[in-house]
Amino acid sequence: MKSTTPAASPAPTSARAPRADARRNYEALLAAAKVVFARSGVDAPMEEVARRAGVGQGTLYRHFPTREHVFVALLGERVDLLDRTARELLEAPDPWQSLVGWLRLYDQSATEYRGMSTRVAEGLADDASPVAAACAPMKAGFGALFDRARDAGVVRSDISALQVLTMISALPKDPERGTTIELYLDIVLKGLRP
Amino acid sequence: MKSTTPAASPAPTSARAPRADARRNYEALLAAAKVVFARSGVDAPMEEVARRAGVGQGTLYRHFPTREHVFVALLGERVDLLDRTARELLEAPDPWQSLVGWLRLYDQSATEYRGMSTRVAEGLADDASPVAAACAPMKAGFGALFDRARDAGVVRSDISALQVLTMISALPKDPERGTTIELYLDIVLKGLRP
DNA sequence: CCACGATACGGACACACTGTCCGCTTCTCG
DNA sequence: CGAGAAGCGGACAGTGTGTCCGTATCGTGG
Repeated sequence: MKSTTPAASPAPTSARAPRADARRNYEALLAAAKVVFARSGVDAPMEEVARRAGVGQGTLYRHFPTREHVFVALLGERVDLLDRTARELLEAPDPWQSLVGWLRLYDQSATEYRGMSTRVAEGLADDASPVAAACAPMKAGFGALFDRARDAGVVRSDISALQVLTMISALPKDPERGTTIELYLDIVLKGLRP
Repeated sequence: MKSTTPAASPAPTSARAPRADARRNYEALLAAAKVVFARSGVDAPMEEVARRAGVGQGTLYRHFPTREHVFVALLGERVDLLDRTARELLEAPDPWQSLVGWLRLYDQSATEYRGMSTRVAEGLADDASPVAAACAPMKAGFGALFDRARDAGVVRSDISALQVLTMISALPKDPERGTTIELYLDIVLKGLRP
């Protein structure tokens, strides 16, 4: 189950440098996916991504075996930002405000592509999903933020950080703007107080 | 857009009595859909429904032009129950407890088939959807219940009944039992207080 | 009771999308 | 430069949806 690599080198990053054209196509696919997913949501036909990138389907599927892999690659950037922000907010004085601030950002990130937050919610629930792996740093970052808030007694203690994320991810989106409706977020936040 | 009926009779129910075999097949399809949707969720292949009902695909699609139509037909029963219950609860003394009781029932209903509540949530947001039409009585029933609670000052007044339903429908489900996780419901309910 | 027109049946079909396979091209390194 | 590895691309098989139309069945009027 480890892929067909001969299992030899325990090398840190890659077995060997990828060929120039391979790297180029990889980048093109990623850029194309960004555009297509942004316009048509994360369920857009893969074939459109390949066409836009100017490569064949075979190429697409070699670089990204499933749609989920594409999604995860795009997710990566967002996760990085969220993780960094979590660290910063950990320094901020008010634990509750930090929590709220992060969640708002999370919310904006999750609406970049239509259908994205649904996928994330599914991924969070399933450890085997590649999405779960991609979200790990973010989960950790938010976990710290959340623990601090809980220790400070500003959120109820019968819910886990992961559950909060799951819940927020599932909130309905405004079909126009794509953002989570502010009111819904408010209600959940209010419900999180002890 | 009214179907191909000649527009003549403003008859109360149907233009003409359906043929015996047609009615029989309709029932068979509905029964089959119940089983299939219960086992495989509302995204199960339509072809399976047809096969289980012992009819051809053509027959299925004539009775139910889209998957959504099947779904709506099954939804009908649930909507009836919820509407009736809403009326009963309107008599109960405590407006808040009535509201909570109804929402719990709503929640259970929405978990009968996997993926059902997501569809309902989508349908509620889109007036053109057949789901919206099917849900109308239920919406009305809950609306009354909700208005009473709001008038009594036990829920915040900046949210509409429809928004509450939308929000509840979107709550994540326990993948094991299929029910909404109690904790999530609690949080939203708490957030609804004024 | 039968024949005929309306009604409904069913499966083949056209279409869309996913993911795989393999003959051919292009890169890279000695 | 020229092998051989690495990568490409599009044809293809598989799955599912919804349509179309020749054929069978119903039910009614003669």
